[in-house]
Amino acid sequence: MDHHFLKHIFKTPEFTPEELNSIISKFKPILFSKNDFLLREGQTENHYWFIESGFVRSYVIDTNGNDITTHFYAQGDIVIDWPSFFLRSPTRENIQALSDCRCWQLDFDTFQELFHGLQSFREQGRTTLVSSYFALKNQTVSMIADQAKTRYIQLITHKPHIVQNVSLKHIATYLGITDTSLSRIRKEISNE
Amino acid sequence: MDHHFLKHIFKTPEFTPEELNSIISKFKPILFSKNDFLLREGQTENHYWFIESGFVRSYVIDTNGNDITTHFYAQGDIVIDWPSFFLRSPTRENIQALSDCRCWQLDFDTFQELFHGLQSFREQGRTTLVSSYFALKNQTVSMIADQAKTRYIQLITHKPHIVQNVSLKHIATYLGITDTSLSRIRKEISNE
DNA sequence: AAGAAATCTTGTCCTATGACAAGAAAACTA
DNA sequence: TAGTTTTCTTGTCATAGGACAAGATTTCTT
Repeated sequence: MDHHFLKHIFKTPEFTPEELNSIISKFKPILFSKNDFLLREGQTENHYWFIESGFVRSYVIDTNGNDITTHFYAQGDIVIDWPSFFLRSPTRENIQALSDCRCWQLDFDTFQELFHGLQSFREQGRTTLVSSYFALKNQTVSMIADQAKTRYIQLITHKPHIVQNVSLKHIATYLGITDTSLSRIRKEISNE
Repeated sequence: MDHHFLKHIFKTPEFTPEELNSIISKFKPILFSKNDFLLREGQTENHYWFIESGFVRSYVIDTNGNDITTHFYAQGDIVIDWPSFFLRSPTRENIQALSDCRCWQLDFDTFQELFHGLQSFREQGRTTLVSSYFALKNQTVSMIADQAKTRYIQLITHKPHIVQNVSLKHIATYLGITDTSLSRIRKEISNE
């Protein structure tokens, strides 16, 4: 287990070698094929995953029936619907593999064991959730304060691997615009 | 302590009477006057509060220097900047009393004690954070999917006390529009 | 490789909302 | 209570981005 992928996620010195082994042994490897659903609207999420390779997208269907991308996930990211997983409630989100993926899976009961049993695991879990909250807040403020072009440039800058691997229409809904507008923004940028 | 306000926040059966007393005794009452800052940009938040009475607003200053309301808080709400409090990092937010307020305050170290010491407190804390995340996610999706008018109607419907107690310009930035536009939306609605 | 399907670009026209400015109304303040 | 400041409304004009439709391009299928 020396070069286990999860050692990039759970690191010393926050975790002792014993804690590390105990945590990592609880995760199950799992493969998803392109277009597989990790979660579908109406289900209650009973697992979460860390991505070792591949790309994943989550989206909701809005009141007008439009598909709106809420998040992209790539290597090292945690794939989880926080509210569904922790409030044990049906989700509004769909989570789908955009490519073949190799993931590591943990179920709710095992999570609870680790969370209540290990202070270090608890602290890391809290930190991960709070970081997601922070990112979401920034996204919301950017949606209010910035123009679509600015948001797109920030996405290219901070997550180039997403822009390179995901279709234009999904990126567009993530940015809160239509595919048509994003296409025009791209053109504008390439003309600069 | 029989009619203590915090008993509306921490309730049986999730908490035993002993846990309740132990938790509640850790909170300190504190008063804020209108316009007082609970937190200012650049500071690291070392407390959080539950509001017994009054109204509070949080806002950020965006890249163009505009004041953007990120949240309104009223009776029973928890006032906290999650990332600053848990990541122990300087905040981007300003949190200011919109009226005189009576609050109950807990500091970070005491929080940690309770969090790691009491499973029930831990579960409730996690639930509160996840619920905030959920609300923020809905707000973000609404910002993409819905027109400003729809967002305003939802705010009136779900939080009438906010609309009745907060100035138009703050509500406008919260909805992601200008005060001018919100004034027109109001007129439109009253003409229906 | 040929056809079908999905994706991306481009054109035309339209609408929600912004920018700015000037009053009106309400809320402070001395 | 008069004066000042802040808040809210309304008008005019401008613009980012949407709606719809037609091609062009790329990607899947068989």
